[in-house]
Amino acid sequence: MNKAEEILAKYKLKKTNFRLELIKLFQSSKSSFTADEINDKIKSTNDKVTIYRALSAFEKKCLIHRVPDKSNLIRYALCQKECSKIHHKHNHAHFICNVCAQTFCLDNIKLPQINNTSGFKINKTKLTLEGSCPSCY
Amino acid sequence: MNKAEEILAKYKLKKTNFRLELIKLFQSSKSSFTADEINDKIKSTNDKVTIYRALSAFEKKCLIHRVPDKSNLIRYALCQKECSKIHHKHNHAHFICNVCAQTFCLDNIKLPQINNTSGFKINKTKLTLEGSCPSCY
DNA sequence: TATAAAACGCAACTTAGTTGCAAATATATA
DNA sequence: TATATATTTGCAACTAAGTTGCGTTTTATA
Repeated sequence: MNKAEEILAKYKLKKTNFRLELIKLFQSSKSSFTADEINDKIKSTNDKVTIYRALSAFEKKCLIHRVPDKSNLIRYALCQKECSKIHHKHNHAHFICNVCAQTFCLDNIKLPQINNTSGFKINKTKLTLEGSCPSCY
Repeated sequence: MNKAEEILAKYKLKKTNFRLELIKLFQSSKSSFTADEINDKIKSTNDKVTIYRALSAFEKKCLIHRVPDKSNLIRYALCQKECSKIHHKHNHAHFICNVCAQTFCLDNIKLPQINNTSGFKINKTKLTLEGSCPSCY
């Protein structure tokens, strides 16, 4: 059932109002959030440092992952269940909407398989699509 | 032959020592540069504003294009000739070296063709590979 | 050589994100 | 339930990248 409280307990993160709200915020949305957007939506803290540190903690536990952002901001989305406590495992593409500047995970689009080329050793592949999202179509 | 002076003339940019050096720097390298890296390599200016403004001007003329950066800095590489004065036309992938933090254009890797999916209208596709570059292999 | 437009250089500013530290709070243990 | 310990918070101060305004200098053009 993955309630916010269970998640915090599972990852040995202390239960605070702000972190509960933060998890619920991520769970409520199919898109993603910057620190600033979180600050606008969550009222249980007004300190950006608290937000940045919670995001770092969640990222370290593989609860959220960084996604690309139109303006090069740090932006996070919820991880899928296949992400373990230890390793992020993502093989999906991301979509940046050039109208609303939101970023979405496209779980159904598989990444292309690129072979190591001309002396470049490839460890990771990132595919980012841009255009307009369903709301802005 | 595309000498630096001819390029500036062609794009109606005035010939200054700094801009000549800047074009030559880009031409000399297969990788890419941030404002800070340019500041380290070019001695004809010490003012970062000059650097940022030259980069913006070059980008506007489709002389250089932004490439992804490991640390989300603004980073530029030289355009290919198919970029017109008006439109950037890039269909190549980029490679970020996780050792030296450089970004390279991989002109020989074609982008995958992704169809519009579930309400997302795709206008642009970006493929970024990560790993180690030939020098850091 | 005069003129207009472009580029430069300086200072000041903005914005995102980070660090240090002391106080507060949550959880585990006695 | 009381207490100890580790985590989280909040404040202040800072850093680093990039931007804006403006007056001066330089370049290209006529």
